[in-house]
Amino acid sequence: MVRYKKSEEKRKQILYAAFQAIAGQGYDAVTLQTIADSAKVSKGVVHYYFESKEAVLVELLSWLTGKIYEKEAAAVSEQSKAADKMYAYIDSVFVSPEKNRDFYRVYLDFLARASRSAAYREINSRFYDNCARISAEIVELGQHEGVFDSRLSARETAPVIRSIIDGCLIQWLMNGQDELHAVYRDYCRKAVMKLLGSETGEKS
Amino acid sequence: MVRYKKSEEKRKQILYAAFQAIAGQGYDAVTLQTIADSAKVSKGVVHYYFESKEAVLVELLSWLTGKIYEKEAAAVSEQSKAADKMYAYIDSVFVSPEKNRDFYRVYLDFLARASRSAAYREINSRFYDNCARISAEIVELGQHEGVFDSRLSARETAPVIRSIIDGCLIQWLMNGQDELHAVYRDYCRKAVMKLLGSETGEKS
Amino acid sequence: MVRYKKSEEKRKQILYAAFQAIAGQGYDAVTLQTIADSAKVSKGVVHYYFESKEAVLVELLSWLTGKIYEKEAAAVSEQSKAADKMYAYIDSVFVSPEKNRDFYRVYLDFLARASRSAAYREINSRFYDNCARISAEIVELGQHEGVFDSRLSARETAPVIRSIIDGCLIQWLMNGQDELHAVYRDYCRKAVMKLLGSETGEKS
Amino acid sequence: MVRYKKSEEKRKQILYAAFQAIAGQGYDAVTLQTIADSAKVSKGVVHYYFESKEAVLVELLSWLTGKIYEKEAAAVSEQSKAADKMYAYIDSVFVSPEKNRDFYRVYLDFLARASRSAAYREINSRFYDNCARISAEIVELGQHEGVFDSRLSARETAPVIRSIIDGCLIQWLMNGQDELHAVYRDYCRKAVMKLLGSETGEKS
DNA sequence: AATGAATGAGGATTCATTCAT
DNA sequence: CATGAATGAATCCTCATTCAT
Repeated sequence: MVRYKKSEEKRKQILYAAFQAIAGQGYDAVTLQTIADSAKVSKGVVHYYFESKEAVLVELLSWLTGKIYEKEAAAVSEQSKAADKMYAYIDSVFVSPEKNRDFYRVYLDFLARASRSAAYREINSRFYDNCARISAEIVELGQHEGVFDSRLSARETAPVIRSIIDGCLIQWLMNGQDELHAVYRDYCRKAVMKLLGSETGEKS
Repeated sequence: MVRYKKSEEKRKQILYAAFQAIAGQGYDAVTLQTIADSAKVSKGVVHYYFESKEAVLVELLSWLTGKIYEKEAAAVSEQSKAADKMYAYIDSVFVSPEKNRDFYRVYLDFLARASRSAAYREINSRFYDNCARISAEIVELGQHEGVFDSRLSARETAPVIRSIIDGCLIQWLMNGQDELHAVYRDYCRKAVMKLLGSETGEKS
Repeated sequence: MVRYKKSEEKRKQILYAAFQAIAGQGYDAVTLQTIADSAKVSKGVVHYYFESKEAVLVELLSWLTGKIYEKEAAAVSEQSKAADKMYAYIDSVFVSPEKNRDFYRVYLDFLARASRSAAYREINSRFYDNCARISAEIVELGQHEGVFDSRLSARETAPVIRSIIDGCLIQWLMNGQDELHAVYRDYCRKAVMKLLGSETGEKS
Repeated sequence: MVRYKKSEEKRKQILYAAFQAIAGQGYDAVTLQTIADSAKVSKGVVHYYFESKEAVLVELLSWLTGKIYEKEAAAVSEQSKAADKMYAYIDSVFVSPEKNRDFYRVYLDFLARASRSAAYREINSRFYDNCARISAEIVELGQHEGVFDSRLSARETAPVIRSIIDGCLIQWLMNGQDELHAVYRDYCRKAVMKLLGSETGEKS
């Protein structure tokens, strides 16, 4: 009995409420009541649209990472040169202190779970793969353009790029100061470019 | 609050049990009963040595990061040349699939909490600072030795190095395959070295 | 309360669905949703035809016992001699393992309720009275025929006959083996006949 | 982890409270709160002594039927002649309106469940077997004494005797009148004796 | 010191019932 | 007439914490 199609609208509303709630209070401080309150619906409604609390969260992770990926892809496709694409990619993640704080708080909660739950890990893998594909394409383009180190393996570089992005944002989050957001983004940009061997780029 | 020094032994025993329990089942699936069972003491004892469950966890984070830092510092001090020190640093983190899995599972749980709790963030900052100091010293040494890019700011490079290390281990953890542990370690080593310009340096 | 005769058809359909659902899952595992699903109507419809869940169940008991009684009466009236009528009566209850299982499961649920609810008890009493009347008439006929013990009080014998029938079927149900259905029916037949002194009568 | 031995005393207290509660309100109207209240303990205590609500009930059935059986066995063993034993057996069941009402209310609830739950059925089977053994021994003794019909199979008669006893008490319970308790007991006694063919007994 | 019995607040989940469409 | 979305009361269960022994 896959009760679906019950107003996709309201499902989104609940997912967003769950996101807000987790961002605010943390994964396990969040109750269905909190979510329901935040979504301005009754407690029963959450269960009407979702099998269980777990189901809400699984779908939330899926939805969140899906959205992030779409934004990254869109940002990258607006540029034509490899270096510009890479900057666009990084900048599309470093959106703003507020958004990054909310997302990475929630994302860290999910990663913690994912380390033990195959379901979460699965969803996250899809996200990683998507991000890796974006990076790899940019790297290959850059190599064609002659601006990135031609000896690099695009496939092997992608995870490192993601490491730098996620690592920097986690450290920024742990630091707790909004002002440093731009600083960490800069660390990230420079590190990635250095990594890609764009000595050339820096020279200019 | 006389409760201290009662038996530093037993406190450690409980902390280790908590670590094992969290690594195994996850932060919120862990109950005081679980910890007590795992430490082979009664539930009451845990409360006898620690104010509350929260107190156990705060101390656990402190204890854990302290140990990791000590190992890193020890490993680095055994080498004399910058490049060797940096490899030693990285390798001291990439200990083994089993240990890394346990630690990063627990650590991710703490990071998730830390994003909202000043107490955890405080402890983690101390850890970050210690790690950053190690990296910075190595970078400076390498610059003196002439093997690392002299234009780099040691202070600014440190967080990126940590990003790569943590980022790679997180991705490895999400991947779920022990065999890839060495692969990710390699990505990490190469990326850090490339970043430090040792290759470029050699190239020119 | 105009709600009647709306469609006697659909009321029956719902009652039968309720019967099936209770037979299958048990009284309190049954929800209005289950009933509605089983009756291939929407949940709202059940409430449209019945005041409440309780109302469905009260009417179900009434309907069920009514049907059983009709079958008993019909079976008995097809025979003309007392002994044959009594056998027909018993056999009309011991229909088949499948039907008896379904009915007695549901009936036990009702008896449990009836022990505390006057409404259910009322309905059940009507059933008991009907059954008792059938038995009593057979007994009296048998006494006229000279095949049943003439010293027996027809009124007092009826409940004992019903005890044996219900008691045997309950024990069979608790036993869980379809194969024993015929065996218990046999116990029942013999016991009733012995009770009515037909054997003694023959003996003398 | 079979947490046991936690004061067998209190377990009994909770079981008795559960019995009282079910007798009063019915199986599914009974909540853990009701039981806890009735046992004058906190809600948590019930879960401390029993795995779950289900576990309480399973143990209750076991405990109840065990006690009933012991009483029957004790009553029978006090008599030496078959007919007296059989009367003692019947009378040990027909204790008093109050006790029979409580027991049969609860017992009917269990029977209803047992028809679907193997665990309950198992326990009830043990009870049936015990009762059957008592009856069978009495019947055989009576046959030796020459007061019971020697053609009867003791094994096959036992279930019928239990049917009459249970059947009569259920009908009495459905009737709702305390005054009829003695009347139904009498029906039961007479029917059983007639069944056992003790024409002899009646003549005297 | 240590134990583990007892407490009770809090949370996920279920479901009869209501009601707008 | 019919639907199924929405509600929220009620229930089982978990667990940190307290405390008598």
